[in-house]
Amino acid sequence: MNSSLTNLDSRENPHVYTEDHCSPGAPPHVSVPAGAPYPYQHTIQPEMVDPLTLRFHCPCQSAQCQLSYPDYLLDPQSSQYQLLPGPVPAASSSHGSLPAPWFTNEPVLCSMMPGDIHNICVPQVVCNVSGDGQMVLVNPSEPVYLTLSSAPTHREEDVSVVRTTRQPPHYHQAAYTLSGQTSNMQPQAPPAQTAGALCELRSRKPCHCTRSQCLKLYCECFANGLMCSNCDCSNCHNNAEHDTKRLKAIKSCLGRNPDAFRSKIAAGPSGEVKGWHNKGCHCKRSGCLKNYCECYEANIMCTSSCKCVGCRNYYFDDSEMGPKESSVSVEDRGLMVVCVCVCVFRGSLSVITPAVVEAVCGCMLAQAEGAESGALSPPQAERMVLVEFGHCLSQIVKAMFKNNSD
DNA sequence: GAGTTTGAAACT
DNA sequence: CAGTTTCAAACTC
Repeated sequence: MNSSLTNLDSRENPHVYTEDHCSPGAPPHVSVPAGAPYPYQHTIQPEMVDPLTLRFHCPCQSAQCQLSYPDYLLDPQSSQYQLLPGPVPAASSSHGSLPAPWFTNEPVLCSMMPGDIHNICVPQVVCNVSGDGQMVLVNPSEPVYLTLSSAPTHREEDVSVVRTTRQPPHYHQAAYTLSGQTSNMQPQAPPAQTAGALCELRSRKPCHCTRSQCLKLYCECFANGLMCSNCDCSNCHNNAEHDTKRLKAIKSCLGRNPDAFRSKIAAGPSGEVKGWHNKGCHCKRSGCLKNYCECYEANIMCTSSCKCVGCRNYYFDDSEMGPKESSVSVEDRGLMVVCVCVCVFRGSLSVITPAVVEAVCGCMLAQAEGAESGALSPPQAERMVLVEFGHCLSQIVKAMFKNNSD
């Protein structure tokens, strides 16, 4: 597989901005270690970046630099995973279900070594802060400092992780895509101390599968896009010795659900892991207050996407933070609005009454508080509130029609 | 550590 | 798409 880190030289890749102005004589607010060799690296924090333009203000106080991604992005259109030069699409992606990683914080497969199957990487943003190949890769949630050699073609050995941080494993899943050729669905496993090793740090909780051969999504290793390693599983086929079968299983999962290996948790602000569950949970008996619940386990609130019964995993009034002793589910809150609406309507009053407004506002406020306590970014908080508002409105409209038909 | 409960995934 | 079965993690004792 043609998948080495290539084309990182700005002369070859015009999308990687070269900042020759990042000189040792940096402005005072830029922290440069004493004696640091030129060129030095600096970190572009997520909040410095305009998500719409993908531009950021360089700490050097000079002209803005264009953000670029490292070259190991997936091309779902391609018959194989391959490295893509150039910038990543902005807020929306034209690549089918593959969103712009910057906005989703979802991991993107990094393709570095052929023939290895099991590593994933989080998307990163690259800013070439020097003219000769020194780069800083920035992930919205966790800056990762990589040093790339300046050779026109970078082998994976050229990438060394200087420092990184770690997130809980639940939020890291592979981004396999169904690419037409099963044999090419190959996440990569660079050796230790590479960007791949960074990925290897994630999700290493051993599984205990006995019947699935670790080739179904029941297996957390498999679901996270990892091969089993030091697990307590039996009859495991989620390993290099069973490549063919494993790839077939991956393809099968993707056939059932193209997003099977994508994170189910939408990211919070600046790549934080808190957010909301994309599909929502379906809990019936746990009240969404045990780790059986995927939302609770991910430390996020249930939302209107959930179809849980007796949910207690939400914030309901401003006097309490945390799950409240109540049997009212998230879904039921919408119904409460309907009840108020219908009652008011049948009372020959206007549909939009103070009571209805109050109920709707209460629902929206609950979402806003949840977003706030979940430290979501303003756009995400806004989205949550708007979704709730839309839900309330639809319920009101339904109630109006129902009332009219009665 | 064995048995039970739970809910997602897989299957029909 | 809904209902059922399978599965492995979470939980209880």
